[in-house]
Amino acid sequence: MINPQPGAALYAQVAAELRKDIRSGRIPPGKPLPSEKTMQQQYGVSRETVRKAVALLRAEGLVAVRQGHGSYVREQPDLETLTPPAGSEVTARMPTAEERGQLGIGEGVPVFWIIHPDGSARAYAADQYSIRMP
Amino acid sequence: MINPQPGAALYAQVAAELRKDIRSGRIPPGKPLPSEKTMQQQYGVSRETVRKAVALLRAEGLVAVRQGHGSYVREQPDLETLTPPAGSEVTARMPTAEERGQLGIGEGVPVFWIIHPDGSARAYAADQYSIRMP
DNA sequence: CGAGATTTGTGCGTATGTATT
DNA sequence: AAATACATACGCACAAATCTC
Repeated sequence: MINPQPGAALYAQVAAELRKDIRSGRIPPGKPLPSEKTMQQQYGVSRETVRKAVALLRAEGLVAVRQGHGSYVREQPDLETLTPPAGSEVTARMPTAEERGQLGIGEGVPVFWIIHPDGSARAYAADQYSIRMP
Repeated sequence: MINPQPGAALYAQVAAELRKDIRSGRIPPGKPLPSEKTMQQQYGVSRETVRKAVALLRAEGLVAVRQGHGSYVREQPDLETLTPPAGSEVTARMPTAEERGQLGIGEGVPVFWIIHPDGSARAYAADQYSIRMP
């Protein structure tokens, strides 16, 4: 049960609890969080408050949700290494709606935006690639 | 007014309208979106639906919200250029809750995580820095 | 194959709090 | 002080996806 602390939103406190459970390994990667109904009872809050808490973790890329199934701690796959050509510029941002659809990018996952010296550019999902400096 | 399309959530359709207005320049960087109340009337939806639409744009880093003030199209500041030392590895991810507080990172803004050859690492807000390949 | 149970998604309503002007 | 605008929290109902029997 959550004892509401002044100055912090209820859902933020629930999110903090869940984050703690994830970081400590009590809920390891690939494993589900409790169901929304269970968390409601566990923390003594409404469903919307639970959902907002989970939404925070989703935006952080910490949790992935499948409708009708559950909310799972995201696993970190091995990253493929990129080394863009000299003179390239690399930025990072959240994907556009189109990029998320086309590249199948999950919530809370940014993209690398690699601009080549010739001006061409491409997006790479940051949960699949890393950049190596030559 | 939104004519609900089957297969797409109402709030996603509202978000698409706003995205279009932003990309077309009809609502330029630094300028506010209509207020929630106005959008409710404009699109004929509930306040929660409007808020969910705006939440999408916030998660995309497209819009920044100030309580009691309004929702503004985010401006893109000039980026400072980094060139990590040879052998460094650069990843990108959403900031942790702590990093967001410490570094003053806004919603929908990822961080570069630069791991130096000696193993030390630091986060850089991706709306303030870019990486240049040597 | 279907039926039902479980779980997350969407949409609306209401009330109150907090920040800014 | 008042008005405006966004934030939090609860409630309800139904939809959609998934799983089990």
